[in-house]
Amino acid sequence: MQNLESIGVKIRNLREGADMPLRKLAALLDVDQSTLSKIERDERKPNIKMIEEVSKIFNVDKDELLISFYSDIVFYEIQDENSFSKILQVAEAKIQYQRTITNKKK
Amino acid sequence: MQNLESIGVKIRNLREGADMPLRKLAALLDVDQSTLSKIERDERKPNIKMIEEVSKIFNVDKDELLISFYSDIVFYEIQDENSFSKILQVAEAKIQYQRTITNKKK
DNA sequence: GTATATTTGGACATAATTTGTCAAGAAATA
DNA sequence: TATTTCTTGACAAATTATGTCCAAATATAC
Repeated sequence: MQNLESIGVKIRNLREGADMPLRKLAALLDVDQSTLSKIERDERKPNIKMIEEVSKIFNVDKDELLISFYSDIVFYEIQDENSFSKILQVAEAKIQYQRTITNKKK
Repeated sequence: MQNLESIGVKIRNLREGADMPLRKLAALLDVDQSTLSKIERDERKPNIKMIEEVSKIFNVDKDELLISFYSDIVFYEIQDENSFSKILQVAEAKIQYQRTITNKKK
């Protein structure tokens, strides 16, 4: 089964699971605690560097976090579109097609 | 079979199919011709209003254009990610899940 | 070839969005 | 109640998007 948590909720869960105060994780990630608070409540996005740090600090798979991160972005981009399913299908085909092109080139 | 053209290429094809100069379509869409030129070559994105106008002018399905438009956006967002397929799958599940929530609420 | 029409490119200003910071207030805990 | 933790909103700075102009490049017509 899939994990549908947002990247923010994931980070909060990891942090609370380790009994770490927000303030401390913010320091480790080198951001203001208000920024981290907003990230955990999905008011802001983390950046890739933060995600890498989080994966190291809590020793979790970076890819899993990245999937959560990027799927959030896609989610916000097209959540209100009726044809969301078709959009994703076409997007995937476009990426796959591009890869066939760029592989041929080298 | 799917249509993998970018929204820009789609617009250009429609315009050329109608033998209409870029300058004229730009006027109809109320944008600078250099802006339309960039849109047709995928250097910029059109906005939704332009897409609606294009669908009216050339009498094509608006949804088809919107799918092209949004899949471009998703494409650029995640084209370099190895787990792109998984990302899209999770994004779709998130949208579907959200819809079950919001339907229950009313 | 020259002239004309069409398209492209780049510089620039303005607007919108994102990102980072701070400090005070609210909530939770001791 | 006192202390720690978290949230909120306001603000400035940085980044990105958008719109405009005009000259250069390209294509087409004469």
